[in-house]
Amino acid sequence: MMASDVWKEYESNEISHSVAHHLTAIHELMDDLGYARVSDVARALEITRGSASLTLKALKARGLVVEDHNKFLKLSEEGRRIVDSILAKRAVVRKFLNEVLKLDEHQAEVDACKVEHLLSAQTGGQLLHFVRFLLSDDPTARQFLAEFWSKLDQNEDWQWPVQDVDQLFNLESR
Amino acid sequence: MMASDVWKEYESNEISHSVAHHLTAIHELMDDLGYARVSDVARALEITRGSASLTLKALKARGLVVEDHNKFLKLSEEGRRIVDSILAKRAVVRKFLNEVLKLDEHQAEVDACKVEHLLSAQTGGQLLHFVRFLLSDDPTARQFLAEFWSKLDQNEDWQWPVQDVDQLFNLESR
DNA sequence: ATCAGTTGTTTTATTAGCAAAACATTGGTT
DNA sequence: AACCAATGTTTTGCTAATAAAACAACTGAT
Repeated sequence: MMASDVWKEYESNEISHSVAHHLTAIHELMDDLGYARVSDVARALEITRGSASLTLKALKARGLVVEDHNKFLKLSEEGRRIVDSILAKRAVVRKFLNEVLKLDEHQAEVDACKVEHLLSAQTGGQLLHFVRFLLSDDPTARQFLAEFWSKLDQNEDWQWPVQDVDQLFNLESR
Repeated sequence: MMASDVWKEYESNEISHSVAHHLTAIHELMDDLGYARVSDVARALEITRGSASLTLKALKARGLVVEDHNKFLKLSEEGRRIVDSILAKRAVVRKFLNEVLKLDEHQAEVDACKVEHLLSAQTGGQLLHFVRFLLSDDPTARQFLAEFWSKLDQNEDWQWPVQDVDQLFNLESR
């Protein structure tokens, strides 16, 4: 019947979208400004200082963020590991959507951002292999991409959403 | 600086994970049982009847679900369109993860489920084209996949998460 | 007819994530 | 010293999505 166990894993995800962006905000602020305080995170995410304060308090309690003697934030070891994996997934997905599937940069950015914290490490890793090979100078990969893109141009008029899911892969396009 | 406008689009998504699964549950129950009541949805999703009742009330108010004279639920036209697009995205992503990236079925199922309602229609459509061509009997596609998979076997020992995002592709940074 | 089981709703409570507003602290200017 | 701006926290309230429990209504078997 339904895979109830599967769909519930969504909520059981330890890293929410909000948490992912609080953490990456700290990471980028450290790069850009050299420091990250509650207010800087709030500004970066365009939320109130109050909201950021509460969320970051929870992240300190979870050990993902540590606070300086003078209210300066930084990522813990674990927090940094999480940010690394999130940014890697985001980069891979964005690259795939933009440079392979030829979606415009904004769309690729948005979809990658929505998805980055949800993908498993396995998926991230395999996708990285895939995209790397696909965009390498391997002649087979080049030829494959060239053919795919030329077919894409012919399909400019394709219809989505699709009516009949069962026939998604049964036939040729249109 | 930070793309605050981008990350906030996550919450602005009209279809939450919960809503997506309430709707698809109705769809699958209609297929499997021929009908769908509040209790059936609750059972399928393994939540209480009370929770399902409240969520489904909201979906009726939003016009995605309509109720029979005797409490039997079905999808509205718009509800069906949404379910179609969600199921299509889920199928495409699952197929890509499982049959191309060679992730095991459970992992593919879980990741597809997490992501299905978040992908844009463009991404869904382009990914469909891509996977279709990739898994077609086009010789270039066959050869490409064969080479990719053979490389995969050599790479059994790869490390993820990745330490240095900037060198994911040996090239530029973000 | 009664009693048990199923169904649907409502109420109360919880959690995550936000806003808004009040408040306290600090640092620099004058 | 007095003031002002920036910063951080707390409190209150909101929404979505859940659980739990109380309640009402219908169904069916005996």
